[in-house]
Amino acid sequence: MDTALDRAVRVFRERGYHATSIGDLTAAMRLATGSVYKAFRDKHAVFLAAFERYTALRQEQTRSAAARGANGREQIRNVLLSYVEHSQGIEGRRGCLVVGCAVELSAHDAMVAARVSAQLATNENFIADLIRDGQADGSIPRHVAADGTARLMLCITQGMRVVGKARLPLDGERLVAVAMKLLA
Amino acid sequence: MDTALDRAVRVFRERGYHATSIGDLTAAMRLATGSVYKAFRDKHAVFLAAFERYTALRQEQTRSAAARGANGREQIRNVLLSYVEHSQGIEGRRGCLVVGCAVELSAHDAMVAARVSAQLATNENFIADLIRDGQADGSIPRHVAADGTARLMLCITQGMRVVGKARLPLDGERLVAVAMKLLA
DNA sequence: TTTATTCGGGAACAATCATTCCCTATTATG
DNA sequence: CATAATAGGGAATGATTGTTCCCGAATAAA
Repeated sequence: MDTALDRAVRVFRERGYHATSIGDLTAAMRLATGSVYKAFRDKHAVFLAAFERYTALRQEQTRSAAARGANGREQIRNVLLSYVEHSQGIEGRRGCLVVGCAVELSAHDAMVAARVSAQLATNENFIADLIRDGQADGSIPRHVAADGTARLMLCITQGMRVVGKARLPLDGERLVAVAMKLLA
Repeated sequence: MDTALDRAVRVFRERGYHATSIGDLTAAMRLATGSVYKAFRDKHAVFLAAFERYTALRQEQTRSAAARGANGREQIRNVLLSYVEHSQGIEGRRGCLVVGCAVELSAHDAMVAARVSAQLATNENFIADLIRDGQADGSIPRHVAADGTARLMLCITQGMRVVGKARLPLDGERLVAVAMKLLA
């Protein structure tokens, strides 16, 4: 079932919610219509499950990227680089479910909207904590405003996903080098 | 007809392409089904016209915001502030058609994809030019990398629209103050 | 072995969609 | 004045949508 859900995630990322029909879903998940409706109440429930699976996976990827850094500054650098990676190429063209939800569903679907803003808040807090960690370990100056900088970095990461989905090359090293000036 | 198109823009911004039915469109544009199909070949053509109208309007708004600045640095500051304004509140919740297209259509609609990336490139070039202007007038240091910084600022602006659509408050002054460190 | 029970599959259904067709005013043309 | 042409309106249409219902096979229980 989890592997079927992974395939659902992929379809929703590529096509969005409304453009994905039950037919697309059953084809991708390799299940018959009846089987899908036996496992989930309706299309919306499939989507919610896919969304949760996607955010869990992404969160783990981001955190493990951060963990590869020796101090706060390097950890943030790794997080940004990881976002660039995931926003480019095939993975980037597939897109981000969080961004997709924010844009396509957030306005008319309260349940999804709540999860999206919760996820964004989590991401922002994670970055803010890394900044404070960096200030504690001396790799980031004290005068950097953790909250404001974290919010701007949230915009940067979400923006990368939009730009990447539009197929513009991101040039990771250069982009991240510029962004790191925010920690000076 | 232009006022009808303005109303179409609004619906597409709020609901996206696929979630907007011809019924929604005719109701918003205050035209009957037949009239819409007499003016446009199909739904896709309505959308393309709406998209073009939207980008023209936004471009003008952004450029006039820039024009209110006395030098390159202030012009960029005004552009960023203008983006924050438009990404917040009612206008922010309505969303950006360019971001919406990039996320919802870009993958499966070559015509839209081309226009989206052209528009993003235009925005990026505009910022890059402002940076170079600032370097010429002395308000921005020479060592700032115009292209890399412009691309990052493109990510920032598009990211603001995503975050704003998700209803997170942006706190413009603070956010822009942090972003201006990129021009130090 | 026989009988329940579960599980996946797919036809059938009503609703909604984008689109076409035709009708009726209104304006322009002769 | 008569008539051609245009523009707008809305019912009809066929395709597609999400959802439900029921069937058959496989497994568990008796």
